[in-house]
Order: sequence, then structure tokens, then C-alpha cells
Amino acid sequence: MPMPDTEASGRLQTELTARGVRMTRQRRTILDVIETAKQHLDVSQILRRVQKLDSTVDRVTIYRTLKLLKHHGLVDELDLLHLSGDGHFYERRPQRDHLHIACLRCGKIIEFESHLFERLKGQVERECRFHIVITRVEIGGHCSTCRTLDMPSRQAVDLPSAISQAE
Amino acid sequence: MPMPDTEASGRLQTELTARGVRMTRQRRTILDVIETAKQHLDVSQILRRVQKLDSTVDRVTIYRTLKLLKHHGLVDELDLLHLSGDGHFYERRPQRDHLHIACLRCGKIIEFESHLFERLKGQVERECRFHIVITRVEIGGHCSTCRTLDMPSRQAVDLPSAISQAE
DNA sequence: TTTCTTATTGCAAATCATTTGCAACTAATC
DNA sequence: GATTAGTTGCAAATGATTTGCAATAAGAAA
Repeated sequence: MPMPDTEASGRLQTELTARGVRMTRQRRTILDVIETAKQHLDVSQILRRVQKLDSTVDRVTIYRTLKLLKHHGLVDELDLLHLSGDGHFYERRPQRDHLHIACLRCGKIIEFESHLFERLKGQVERECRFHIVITRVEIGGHCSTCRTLDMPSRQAVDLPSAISQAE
Repeated sequence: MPMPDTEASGRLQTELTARGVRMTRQRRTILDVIETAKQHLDVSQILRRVQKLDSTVDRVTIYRTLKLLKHHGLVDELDLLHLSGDGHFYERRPQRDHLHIACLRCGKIIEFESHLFERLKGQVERECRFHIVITRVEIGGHCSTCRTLDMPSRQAVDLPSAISQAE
């Protein structure tokens, strides 16, 4: 599932620099990896890709950079319903919210935008007198392909390993 | 934030027994605690309450029982936007889905049901040809009280998203 | 009820993701 | 180029969750 390619490459770097954050060789590499990712990456995947470009970068630096980005609201942290363990996944924060729809059988992640969700947010803001800053929607179930295959259904939550993080 | 008190107490136990799961003294206590909880509990909170009733119960047993309940789809696991660390919170699975709305300043959790969300799910099922099994919606922002006080709370100081978008 | 089989438990140790302390390093500023 | 505060890599610490194992107890059968 490709991520919406809505932002110019290098935007994260621009954003951070504009906010007075010091730009290092390591950070540039990490930002580049996140920015060009076609899917949601977890820390280990980011590390692997970063180290292909610069083998000296340490895992800790990934953590620190991700924390920085989170604090600046430039990436979102997801856990995709814990489909594959308790790790977290990261994506550039998009301008429009989208739902993450995860197939519990094959692990595919679908991203979905909907005006109904926008209306739902409006309802929450009005009826709860709440100012929404961030949203996260994760939906689990069975995708059309897996339903067609009609495999015997396993317990919904019983397949932590169904998801291959293959790259 | 009280949880909707829609299910008869003891239902978890009934469900598990019906599925042929062995019922132990420890499990009964743990199920009881989860079932009568008025709020979302994390593992430590569950442990504390369980040990008030039976001090011999070990933390490990809480983990194992929660895993059991998850596998049977009887509880939902939330992380409430990592408002307080990376721990997980648990609640009985409700019959109607609800949104979790978390105040990034005071940490209050509001539960909200909406027909718009039901429509949104219908849209996903139709347009993505997807069969929904489980949903999780977590919304972060500022509640009416905190907006009225209009004062940055120190409690929320290390909340990633609180900082990011507030400015 | 007593026996039997097998799942469950508590404890200790292991594992896994993430964080922290610290000395060496380096980007941005003068 | 010198200065300084922020950043890095490494090793060790932390915190949540899991696992190995021997002892125990639930539920079925006798």
C-alpha cells in the first residue's frame, strides 16, 4: 500500500531546519529514509535502510530522531493493532487524516480517506466540545482477497506472526 | 469516565467456561476486576486490584489471562495514544464500537458512540470490500475544561502531540 | 469420592524495545 | 578558525512482557 505521495521530498528537513533544529549527517539520512518510504516502517526497518546509506548510524539515533519528529508533530506513531508484536510504526503526518485498515490474515494495510470521517470529527468537536489535535483509526478484519481465498478462519487476534515485515 | 454498563457481571467467566476454558480461582478474581472496572485499566492497576482480593496472584498470571481474553476477543487492548507511556490498557469488548477521545492536557478519556461511525464502517466494508472484525479509534486534543482554563498543563509536558500542534 | 490427566500457577531468569549517562564529536555562530 | 551548545555512539540501565520449569489444582472419568 503506497503512501500518499503528497509532500515534496525534503520537507521534513526543511521543517526541522525552519524550527531551528540542528541538521546532522545522520538526521539527513534518517529523514530521507522516512520521507521516501512507500510503507509504514518500524524502528528496525528504518535502521536497516539507514545503515545501508551510512553504516555508522546507531539504533539510538533512530529513536532520538523519531522522538524529535513526534514532538514536532511531523510523524505519526501507529501500532497497527499489534498485528506483529508490540512495536511501533511511523509515517509522515499527512495533511488529511486517513484510516488504517489492516487485514488480520495477510497483514496488508489499506489507507482510506473519507468525508464521513471528517463529519465524524466535526460531530465530536461539537458534541464533546473538544478540540481535536490528532486522530488515529485502526480497523482490523479481512480483505477481499483473503475472503475470496476463503481460508478457514482463525481467531482474529491469534496471528501475531501473520505479518511479514519483508521489504 | 464510566464504561457503559451494558453487560451482566460474570459474562466473561460464562463466555470462557462455555468455550471450555478451565476456570481457576485466580482467573475468577481477574475477570471480576476487569468486569467491574469503571475505567480502562493497565496491567499494574489490574494487578493491584486483584492482589487486594487475593495477594498470592502473580503479575504473570495477569499477563497470561489478558492474552487469553484477547485471543478469545473478549477484551480490547488500547494504548490511548501513549498518553502515559507505552503501556496498554484493557476494556471488555463492548457490543457497539466507541471512540476514545483523550485530552492531551488532563488525560481524561471520553467514550463516544456515533451513528456516523457506523456509517463510516459501512462505507469501508463496501468500498474496500473489507469485512470488519475490530475497530479502534483514538482521538487526542483538548477537552472543554482544559480549553476553558486555557492554561498549559505541566502534566502534559511530555506528550508528543500536545506540543507539536499546539503551536 | 478418589484417581487421573493436563492445564495453570508462581517464581526466577530471559528477552525485547526503548531510554539514559557520558565522553567524544560537530553544526552553527561569531 | 575558535567557541559553544547540541548531537552522537557506545555501554549499561530500565521497564514491560515472555518463557522454562517444577509444583499445584481443575475437570473428567472411574
